[in-house]
Amino acid sequence: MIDGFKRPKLLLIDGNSVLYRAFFAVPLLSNSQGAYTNAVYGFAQMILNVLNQEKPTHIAVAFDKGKATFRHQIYEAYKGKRAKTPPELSGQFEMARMLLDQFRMRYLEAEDYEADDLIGTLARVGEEADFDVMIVTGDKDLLQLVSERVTTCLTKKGTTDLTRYDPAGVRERFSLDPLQVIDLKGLMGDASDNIPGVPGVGEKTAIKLLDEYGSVEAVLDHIDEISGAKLKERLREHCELALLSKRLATIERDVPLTLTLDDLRFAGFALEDVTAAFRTLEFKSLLTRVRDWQGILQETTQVGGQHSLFAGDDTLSTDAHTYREGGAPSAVDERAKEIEQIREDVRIASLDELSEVIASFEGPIAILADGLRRYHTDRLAGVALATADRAVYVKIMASESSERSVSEPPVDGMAVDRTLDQGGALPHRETDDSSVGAGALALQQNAFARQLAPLIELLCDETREKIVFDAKAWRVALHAHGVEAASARPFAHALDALLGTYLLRASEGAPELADAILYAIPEAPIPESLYAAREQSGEPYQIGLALWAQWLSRAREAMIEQLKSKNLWSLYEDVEVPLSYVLADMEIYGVKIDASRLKAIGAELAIEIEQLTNRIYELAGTEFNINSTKQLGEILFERMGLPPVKKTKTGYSTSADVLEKLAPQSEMVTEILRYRMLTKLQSTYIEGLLREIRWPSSRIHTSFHQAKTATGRLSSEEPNLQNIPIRMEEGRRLRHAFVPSQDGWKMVAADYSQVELRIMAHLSRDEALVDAFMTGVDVHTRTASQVFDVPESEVTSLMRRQAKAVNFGIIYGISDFGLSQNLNISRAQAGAFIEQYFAKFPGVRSYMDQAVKFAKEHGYTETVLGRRRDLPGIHSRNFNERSFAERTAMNTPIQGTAADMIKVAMIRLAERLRADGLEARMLLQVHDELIVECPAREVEMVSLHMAEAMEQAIELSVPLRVDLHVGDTWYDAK
DNA sequence: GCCACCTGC
DNA sequence: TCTGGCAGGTGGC
Repeated sequence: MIDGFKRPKLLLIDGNSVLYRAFFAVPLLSNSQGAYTNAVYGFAQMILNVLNQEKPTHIAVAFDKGKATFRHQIYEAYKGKRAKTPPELSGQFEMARMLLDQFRMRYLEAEDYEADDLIGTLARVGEEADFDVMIVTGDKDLLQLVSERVTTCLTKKGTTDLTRYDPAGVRERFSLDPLQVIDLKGLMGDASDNIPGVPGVGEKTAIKLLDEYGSVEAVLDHIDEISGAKLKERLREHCELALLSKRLATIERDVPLTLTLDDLRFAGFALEDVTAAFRTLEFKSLLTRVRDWQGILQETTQVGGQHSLFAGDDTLSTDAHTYREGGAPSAVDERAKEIEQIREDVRIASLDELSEVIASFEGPIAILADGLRRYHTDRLAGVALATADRAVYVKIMASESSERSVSEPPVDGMAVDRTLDQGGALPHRETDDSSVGAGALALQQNAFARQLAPLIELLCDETREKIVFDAKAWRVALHAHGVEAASARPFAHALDALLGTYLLRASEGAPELADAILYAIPEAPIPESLYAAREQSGEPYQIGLALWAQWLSRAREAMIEQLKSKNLWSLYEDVEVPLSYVLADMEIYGVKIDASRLKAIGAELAIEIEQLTNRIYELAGTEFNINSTKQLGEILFERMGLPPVKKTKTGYSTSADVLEKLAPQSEMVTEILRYRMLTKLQSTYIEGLLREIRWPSSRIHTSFHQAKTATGRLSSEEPNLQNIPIRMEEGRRLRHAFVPSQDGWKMVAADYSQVELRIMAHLSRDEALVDAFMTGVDVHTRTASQVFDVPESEVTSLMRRQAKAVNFGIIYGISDFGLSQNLNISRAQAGAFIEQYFAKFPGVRSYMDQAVKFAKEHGYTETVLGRRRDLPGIHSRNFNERSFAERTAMNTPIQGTAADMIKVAMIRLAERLRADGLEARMLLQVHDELIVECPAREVEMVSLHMAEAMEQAIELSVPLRVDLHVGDTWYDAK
């Protein structure tokens, strides 16, 4: 890769051909249900191999439609002699499609065309868009498509061995140019397809003729020159047949398509989807193989938590089922009845009607997605659309959608793939329903992108007032469905009720849809009918969702008013909404993981864990479950008689701080501490992260929650990439597995230095603290010097460590008890430290007092950017509750302002990276740190941007400092 | 589904 | 009175 640009690779699989080959190559297997699976097995094997070796970025699998094609119109006997599909095979086509669904690969077939023609067309389109194209088939005909950019791989014997043909390969094997393969067939025919050819002309004669003249037409033009009277005669007599045969053998490369290359984007599959499919098919060896790839060390056992494509419905129906089993409480029946009554008010429409449904609405419209609980992978099941007076649910997963061809004109708001901008647009033709079959393409899977076009257009239409709930989920999910919005900021003009409600009530955690509605319209009848609908599956749920959308549409004005009246509008519009775009991009892009590195560390850990386990059993004199705190407590405090330092509600505490106190007395306790550390790494980080890697991209895509924490921070889940170990070297090593996604790229990490203390200095205006930051001394050393009343040069490392704990304690609203626990010193000693601190930093004490006073007066606390957190407990008569609220009043402005600051920095950084046309991509945010990957040549520029965006994010009365680190892995960026 | 525990900032 | 803020994931029960 000279220029660092990786050309996208389009993989085209000839589904019918490969399944046929596999059927005859693999012994006839059947699963325990008696269904034959051998062809699907071979097919799956081939897919795994090709993914592994080729790493395609785009994939399509083409199938024959099994009916008459245009070839039958020109030659009735076409494929006339072909044997019927064996019954043992025919059932496997559907299985193969199901498997492709799980792989999240697009497959397609067309009314009037064979799989060959679809492949021919897509290969041309791919080639024109400067893709590398690879075709997998068992059919030599497809060799005619081979070119500089297109290779054709023929299955050998089995299905796993592929012979790859480039132009030179074709010439070597057949002494022909790829395109002459057609002429070859024109002359010699093809018995299997019942293509006649010229009687008496076989491969050798045909090749000789083509060698000399080049094509069928040229041969016929020069019949007179041909030696051999018999051959001459035959060619004369059958020249029509030769031309017809050539035509039959010619792959059509202009099939009208309604999809774009972008629709074929392959982003990898979810391990659990594919393993579930393999489990159903009982492909045990493939199960092991696909797990090995991902480095899964142990079998995933969470069957109950298994993820379904229809996650929403699935969960709901399971619940409903449990209800019925549990004796069907009559409340549920009554709610069902209630739903029945409101059913008339809601229309359920099919996807075909989407455009017309959208057109029928006027005024502010609410748009709700159904089925996006895990939006990286879930399929959009439907969408609810509503205005104040009307509600419609449009089904998207309806099975009938695949039966009909759909063709929509291109939509302005819809994006065209980057590659298509370069001239690779797919042929496009409007087709009305009466002419279905006249060449329109029926997309089996990614009808979505095209069919959703009216919805995307609506979402991107700046002239339409809208309200949605979690626009980021929409963006990530639409991307996964192969839809990109062309507008840089689609949804920007749509009110995002998730973010709006969060700003209004951050203290209560992530708002649900009902919270958003109820906060704006307290009298909305959510508790009865709408919650009831949610407990049902299928249609009742759809009706419920549509009614929620209706209420949400009515909530729009009120929510905007409330945001404005609380001065939250700017935070909403200038921070949270722009940030949601940045986060969506980060989530979609993901971070590359070196799975083998992770596995290698896991293997080392496994060995030591095994040794530790045995040693612990030996020291305990018995085997027990070390992971069970109950059993461990009994061993330590009863059997071995160690002093129980602390108790929990349920028994002895065995937490690390307790064990650390006991360690000097007992070798076993030391071993247990190490065991705990290593098993934590193994289960949470090695196994947990491996489970989350997507194949074959080898990336992890986390979800950042933007509307969850009480302070305004982000959180990260599935997996959490904000708590990857760093303190202990054993855990820190894991960061070696976080690598740049391209060769020659670097990881750049930038973290704020002492950001919370700087914010405290700003808020308190404490002279000594401000001075410490203005002069750039080490703040913990300065604190130690003050608290312990010694010159800075005489501060010992112990004093600095203790001062650091005091600093953190102050931020969190410390007590002498807490500090004493933390530093393992007496309470009196801790109390003296705190007193001394406040004596030396009096501004800090007065800030703390003022923060509590503000909270008591207003009932909430706020950050520099006006982010609010309600503190109802501030007036509580319960000491604990009140104290907690007071500590929160002191801490939240600090932690929350730090959150505001890095959010602004992220938005600015994203803008600058884009404005400068840099390839650098933001990968992660870890509260006070940003991690970016970029080509080595961009490191300097990116570092400057990061430092500047972060340091200038919010102007404080003390300077902000950012530390920058560059490395080949996250570990090295330290 | 809660608890205890451990990881991060 | 009973003890420092904010998170997410795992395993046991």
